[in-house]
Amino acid sequence: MRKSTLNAAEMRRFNRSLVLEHIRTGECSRIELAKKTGLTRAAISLIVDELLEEGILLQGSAISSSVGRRAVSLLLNPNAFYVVGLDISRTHYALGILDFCGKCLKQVKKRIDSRITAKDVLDEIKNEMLVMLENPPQGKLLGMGITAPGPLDVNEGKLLNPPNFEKWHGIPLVDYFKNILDCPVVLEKNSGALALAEKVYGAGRQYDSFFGLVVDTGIGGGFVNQGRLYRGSFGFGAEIGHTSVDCFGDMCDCGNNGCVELYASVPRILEWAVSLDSSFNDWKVIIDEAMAGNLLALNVAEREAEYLSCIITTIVQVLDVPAVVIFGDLTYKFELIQNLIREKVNSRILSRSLGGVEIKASRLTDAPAILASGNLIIENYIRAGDTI
Amino acid sequence: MRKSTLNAAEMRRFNRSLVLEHIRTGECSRIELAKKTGLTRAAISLIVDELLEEGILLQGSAISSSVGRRAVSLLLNPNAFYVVGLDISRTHYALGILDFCGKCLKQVKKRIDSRITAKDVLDEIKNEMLVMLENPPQGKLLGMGITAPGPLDVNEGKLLNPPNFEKWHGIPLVDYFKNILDCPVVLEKNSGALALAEKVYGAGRQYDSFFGLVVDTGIGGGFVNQGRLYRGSFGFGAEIGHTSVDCFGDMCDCGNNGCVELYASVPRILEWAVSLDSSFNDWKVIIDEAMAGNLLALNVAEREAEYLSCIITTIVQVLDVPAVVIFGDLTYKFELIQNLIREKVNSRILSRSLGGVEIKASRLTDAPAILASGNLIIENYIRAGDTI
DNA sequence: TTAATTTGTCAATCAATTTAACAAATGAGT
DNA sequence: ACTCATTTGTTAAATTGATTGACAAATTAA
Repeated sequence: MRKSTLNAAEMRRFNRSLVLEHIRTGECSRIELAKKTGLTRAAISLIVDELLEEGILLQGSAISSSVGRRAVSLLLNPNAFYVVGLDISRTHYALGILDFCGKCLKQVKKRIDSRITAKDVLDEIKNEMLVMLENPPQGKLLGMGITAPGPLDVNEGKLLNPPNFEKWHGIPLVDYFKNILDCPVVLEKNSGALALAEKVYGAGRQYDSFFGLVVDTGIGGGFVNQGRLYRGSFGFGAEIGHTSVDCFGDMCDCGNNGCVELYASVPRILEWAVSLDSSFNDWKVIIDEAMAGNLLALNVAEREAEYLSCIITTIVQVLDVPAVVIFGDLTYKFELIQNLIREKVNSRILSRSLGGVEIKASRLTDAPAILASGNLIIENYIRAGDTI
Repeated sequence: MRKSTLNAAEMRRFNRSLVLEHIRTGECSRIELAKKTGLTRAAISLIVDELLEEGILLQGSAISSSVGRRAVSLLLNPNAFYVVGLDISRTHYALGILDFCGKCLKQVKKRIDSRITAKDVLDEIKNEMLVMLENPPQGKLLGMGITAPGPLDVNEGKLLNPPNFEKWHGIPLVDYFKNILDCPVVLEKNSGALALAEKVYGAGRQYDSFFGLVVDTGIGGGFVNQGRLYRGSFGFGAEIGHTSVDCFGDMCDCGNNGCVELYASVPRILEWAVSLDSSFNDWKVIIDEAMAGNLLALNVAEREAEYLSCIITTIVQVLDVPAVVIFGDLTYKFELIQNLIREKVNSRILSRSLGGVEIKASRLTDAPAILASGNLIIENYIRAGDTI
């Protein structure tokens, strides 16, 4: 059952949010907004005036069309707000500040000393953050987004029990930073947040829905469904790394058999590759060799592509997405593995009509982890009307 | 990007739809509606008056609470509308009429002669239908819902290329009946429509989201997400039968390797069962034997449960649903296989916190296929405000 | 019988969009 | 240079639907 009913105020919030969303995907004029949203020019004018008044939008240059008065383009004011983004991984943390347009203004990435406690790491992050905020950028602090490996308790703002991450179990991440900053703080799975950032700033822009597949030490997923991050009933959705590619396969720590993570995560595929050729201890080496014509290396790439095509097929059959975007080490000289995966996937979904599935590499370059975490807050702001 | 913006008319449509939805899930009074929806009593009164005026609602008996004026319960008027439902399977068709509350008023189920053309079958169905409609029930004909095995082109209202269904390929089902009835006609995958009916009338009522798993000659799926049927980008979603339980397994007609349908569909598991004991040619026999202590039969049930638990785990990891509802032959004396599946699934998702997954049997008894197809139209009507 | 309580209705008000007229800006044709 | 059609944007009045707050109706308890 839908949560919220509608009244005039909700209606306004919703339409305002719609306007912001359209402008975020690209400068556009009032008239274009009216056409895209279906609102009248008058209504658009009222909403835009309000947003200009609040300093959230800027008027850009006049766009000349054929004849008639020139349309005035509207764009987000990057200095309207700023956000803090923090990504915590097993080995590092990345901390930074984004402006309202997602531009990274400041950033640090530091190794996490494996011997110190989570509390000490948090205190270190806190100090870094306070230094950054001594000379804050223009605008108001909108909030802080935190990303970490799943599974995590999004509502409580804590990590649950990700493997090899024991020291963080149960640490109240969100509360810790809420107490310091006194602003909204949200926690999200890193792979989900990455996919959402890709939707706004990267290769996902052209798709309404797509699946983001993060392949590195583990295999994670993020499902963008109709422009929004799919979270599932308990915030555990898109956990593709622990789906099986072999019903009776090896036992995984997670309880399942034959998890794809056991075969296709970077460490696991390298483990197998090294057994073929001891120089294959880096994915880049394998790709470079394969491109140079080394058949053994190509063999490794094919095997990796086979596993990934298997789960991508599952994703496509269940979610029916038009595209999958791949993140992580595999995007190195992507064409080779891309073609292998695309061929295998499209062969596996042969009987599905209406064309194949696009396989793309992430196009987030500048500090993707910080962008992904900070963007969570920008997203929440822009979609404030999005409670339906 | 969301399609529709909001104005006063949309707002009303939406709130009206919300009211209908609440009443459909159970009689309730104006005051309860106000509490549940968040609208004011005044707004509820206006909407309810309109619905009473249109004959869509009925006033029921007064509900006595402790003190004060008694609340008047409101319920859907079953005679406000009726719908036609048609399900086409490989061997049979089922045709019927439902009232607005989903009660089946008339029904026929007939074998499809494998030697006649699709056009002839349609003409036969048409004649059956016209006979039924000679003495139509009270109310207005709201539309016709058709269900068939996927994949199908929902927009064009045609079947695409389901295996063993060649004579139906490309037949313009929806247009055929639209021309006869002059009312809305929709086409949907049978497994999806079943899941949606289960949400409204069956075991899915208590869940906001769940997955329906149809196990018979094939394996189909339907994903109810936040009360709505998930369709995916091209209407192919929830196609769980052609996801792999073995990345390098047997080749399936669909193009994939190791599809679960190759191992766990009823014919396939029986094929294997018969090789163990020639009397195991019926799932009921296997279950009866297993319950009587036959270890070989239990072995068969365990193997079936193993395959299903593997794909249910995939479903849970990707979609994060709290429950899976199973349809089809497997629901015979369900407790045995239910317990096996539940144990195996919950063992496979061990590391996921926040409790296990419910495994339920469908509770649709009276003409589920007709209910599922006809309900599509009722659903569309009730959710008419649901364009957001 | 009265008071308290709950449910439901009504009229006035409010908030947001639409409608429709108008103003501003611009290029094309004369 | 001037006019005119065209496009973009603004404004005031009208419209629609929800809210507010008072009131009426119905019921139980005292």
